[in-house]
Amino acid sequence: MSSPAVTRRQRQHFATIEEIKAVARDLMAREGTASLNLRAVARQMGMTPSALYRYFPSREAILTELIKEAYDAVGEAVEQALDAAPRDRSASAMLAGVHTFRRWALDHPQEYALIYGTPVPGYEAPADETFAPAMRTNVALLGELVRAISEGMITLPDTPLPDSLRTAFQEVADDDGKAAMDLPPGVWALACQFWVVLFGVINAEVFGHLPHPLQGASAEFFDFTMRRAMAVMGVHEEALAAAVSPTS
Amino acid sequence: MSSPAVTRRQRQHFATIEEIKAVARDLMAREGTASLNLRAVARQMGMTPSALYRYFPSREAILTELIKEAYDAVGEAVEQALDAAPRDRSASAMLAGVHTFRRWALDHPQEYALIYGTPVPGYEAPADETFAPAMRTNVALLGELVRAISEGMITLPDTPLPDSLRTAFQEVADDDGKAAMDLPPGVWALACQFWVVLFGVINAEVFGHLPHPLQGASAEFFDFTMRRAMAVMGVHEEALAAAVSPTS
DNA sequence: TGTACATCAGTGAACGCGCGTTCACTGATGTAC
DNA sequence: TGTACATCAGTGAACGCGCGTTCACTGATGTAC
Repeated sequence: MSSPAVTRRQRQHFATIEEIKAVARDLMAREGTASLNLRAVARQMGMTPSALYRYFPSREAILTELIKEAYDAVGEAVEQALDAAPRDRSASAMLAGVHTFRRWALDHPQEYALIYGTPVPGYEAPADETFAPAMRTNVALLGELVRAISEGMITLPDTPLPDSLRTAFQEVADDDGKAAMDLPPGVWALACQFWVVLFGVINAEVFGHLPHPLQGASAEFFDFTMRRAMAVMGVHEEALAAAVSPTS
Repeated sequence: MSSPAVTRRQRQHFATIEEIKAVARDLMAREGTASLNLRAVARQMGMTPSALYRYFPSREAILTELIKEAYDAVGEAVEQALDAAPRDRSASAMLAGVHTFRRWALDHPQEYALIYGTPVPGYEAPADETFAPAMRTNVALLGELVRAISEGMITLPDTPLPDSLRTAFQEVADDDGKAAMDLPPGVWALACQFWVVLFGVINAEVFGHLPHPLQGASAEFFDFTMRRAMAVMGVHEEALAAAVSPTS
């Protein structure tokens, strides 16, 4: 057992795995489709298709890995944006987070489609594997929301939740005990609505469902819409006025 | 020329075309995929695949037709909902419209994916053919928005549009001269934001991106979210309070 | 009312293609003594 | 330091499958005189 924890062979093996995923991502981007073609990947790598089976048991396994990594990539980008942003009493950090989300989606439309678009036909991602990475972005943004609340930047709206919704959000809150952020249902309601708007603008833009003239000013439209969404959530005007929108 | 405008043969031909589309829709729904398999359609109809070419020149032609009809189906459903709703000084009609939109999406997830989801790989719908039907739902909802404004149910928010956005929306308004509804940029901004929220909630629900516990109360969440979105648009509280949500 | 012809619906076989996956194999890379 | 063996990477051929589309064809349905 004097051999190093990771042998040269293992390192090469690992490197090839990474290359396979990179090539797969690249092909998806170049072909403009969120599907995965094993033979094309092998071709691109100068390999026989069968050689891929040294590294993955099946096509599905590669897909699953790509999905996990896509979630992780957005998640990390958003986390970094939040970390780099000033954690002051403004909405700057939140804006930085969502703008980064948007940028990633526009820069990686196929990967975005893979995780947030129409489900890939004939394939269901194993929930136990993809759940955690899928939550990463949400957790990051939620964290900033919590900070904003605790800093007093937000006045929760007093419109009462309908009963059925309140219990549903209560359940969401309970489910989330594991994620260790103990939020009241009202906050969850806000978070979900904010999420839905975010999701809506980005989907509309990535999938081309915005009016054409808007596409020249889509960053501004996004910023404008997110600021309005925050205002609805009860973010104070000063916090919004003081917030700097990232220029990207 | 004493033959009737439409002969029996032509009627049968037309009926078969309709059957092909119906079977294609049915298969999409049953297979749970927004793609189209010619051989499967032929199989289902008890025909040879080649026979389909008597009715359509290619697979793409069928897809295009399905897309147009899907747009038309939602459009018509929304129009009817608006027509059936009371055109009073409440948001009832608008709520009826968007609830109908949601219902249609949930009832026809594959058709919804076909027109509003990730674009089908390797296929681009011919814009000149699909544009008009694609606008139908938007035009219907926009009409109700215009009515609401003219009835004084809405106070347009006074937050100024950033310059770049204003010119972009001005362009949208100009483009729209053909559609014969002459709206100021500010209204277009509202409409787009409303659309984006609508789009976001429905996408999230259809594609399964809402927290699980919410799925039991998703109609309420939808209603709640749309009402909030309307409030942001400046719809008066009385109009919202007086509005009856459809029970579906 | 009957016959000759044109039109159309649908068949069946085939083409060419590309896919994911398997399997027995050849060499190269590493390991043990 | 050298030899014998095990492990692994990658090959090449093949399997079975299904797809969209073509083409020459057979019958049935309609039309003209």
